Amino acid sequence: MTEQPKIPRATAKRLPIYFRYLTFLNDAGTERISSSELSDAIKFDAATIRRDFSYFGALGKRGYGYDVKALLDFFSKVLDQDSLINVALIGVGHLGQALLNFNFHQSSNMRIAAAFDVNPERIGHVLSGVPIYSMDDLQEQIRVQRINIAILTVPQEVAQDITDELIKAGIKGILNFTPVRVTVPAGVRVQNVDLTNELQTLIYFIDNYGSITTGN
Amino acid sequence: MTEQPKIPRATAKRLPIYFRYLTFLNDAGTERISSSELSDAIKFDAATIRRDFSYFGALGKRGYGYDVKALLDFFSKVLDQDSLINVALIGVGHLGQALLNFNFHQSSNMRIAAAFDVNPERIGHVLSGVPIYSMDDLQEQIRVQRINIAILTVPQEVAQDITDELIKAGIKGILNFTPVRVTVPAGVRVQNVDLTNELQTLIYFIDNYGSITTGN
DNA sequence: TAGATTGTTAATCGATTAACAATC
DNA sequence: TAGATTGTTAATCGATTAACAATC
Repeated sequence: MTEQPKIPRATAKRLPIYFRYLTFLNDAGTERISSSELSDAIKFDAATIRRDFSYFGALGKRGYGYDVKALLDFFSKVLDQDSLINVALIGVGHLGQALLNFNFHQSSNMRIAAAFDVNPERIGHVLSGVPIYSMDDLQEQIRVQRINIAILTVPQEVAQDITDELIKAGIKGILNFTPVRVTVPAGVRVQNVDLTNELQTLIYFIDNYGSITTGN
Repeated sequence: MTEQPKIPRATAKRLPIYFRYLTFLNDAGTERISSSELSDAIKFDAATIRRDFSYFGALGKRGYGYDVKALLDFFSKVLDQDSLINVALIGVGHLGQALLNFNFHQSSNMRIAAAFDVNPERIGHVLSGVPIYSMDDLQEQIRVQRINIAILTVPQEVAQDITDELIKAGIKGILNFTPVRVTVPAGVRVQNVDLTNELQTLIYFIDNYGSITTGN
């Protein structure tokens, strides 16, 4: 629902990182920054950074660099930081509870507005300021609260079934912490966060490559 | 420390996913599988899967597919599943505790063998079977237990300092849950898991692209 | 042999980066 | 003007995928 025609995926993935570091710089009172200084801090090639920015137009000044405040304001708009995005958490186990506590809202425009679980002992309580509903209320709450993003931290056995329910409720994006590669219709986006996988890949790289800094 | 000359990074990242699904198939008693069936389950293109496998040699039979057990055994060796890998957890906050509870060991050859924290109330206790040490014991424990992978779940303010300590202790791989892009010397690999970032990217894609399944 | 599916070639696509003219 | 750094061109690199001959 924002501007610009087509930003490459790789660039889009870096936007939140630019945004966060610019916020940090601005808070610290830094007024200007060059692509090479940015490169040192966030570890992307300076040319990649300039190329990324240039997809949005000419944001810098030659011979000077970028104005931190102006750039921050710009990316703030690109990432729609003015509106608050409500997110649902599905499954309040250990990981779910840690995420409830995570406070996304402090460093972004997102917050977990509702959590769902099947355990009667949890339902009805409020954890880290978030009400925990029964899975039976999923459809209704998601519609009422106009949520279209869900974080999935349920046992893998029920991952696909619950995903189907989420789709039915109108969810458009799922941050999937289960190891199951869930099936979703076109128009729904799944982002997998597979912790076992990350660790295993890390180990494989260390054992088989010289390995340098990288990652995400 | 294993075989094969140079597997592309993209392929290496998929290996744990192949391994896990083959384990699942084998447990279910499935004896053979084709690349297109695999493709349906784990959502990688069938040609990509065949290409990935072929880096390791001719593992399949034309006109038949792949023998599940043989393939599983093979990848088990590639991923060195026979040896147990000890991992350290640095920072036993909410997220750290959730990871302690995560039980990587159940679905892989990894386990958290030691946790570290600065909070005196936590030090000396055992959580989910893992002893919690003082940060003062970091160097010693990591050496004694021959750990070379660390999971970093500390406040971002101390992320770089603690990373430096980890390097000094001989850590070669860091799974970094902090938003800080830590600096490490060549030969050390960092894998960033940035939850705020993942969510923000997901939202950006949903708002700006039609969005299809993807992720990781 | 007929049918199926691999392994691989070749084309395509997307992302990164060196290099430098443009210009503040 | 002299110095610095952008924005962009062009080359390179890496990953994906269609297509099909090889072969079980």
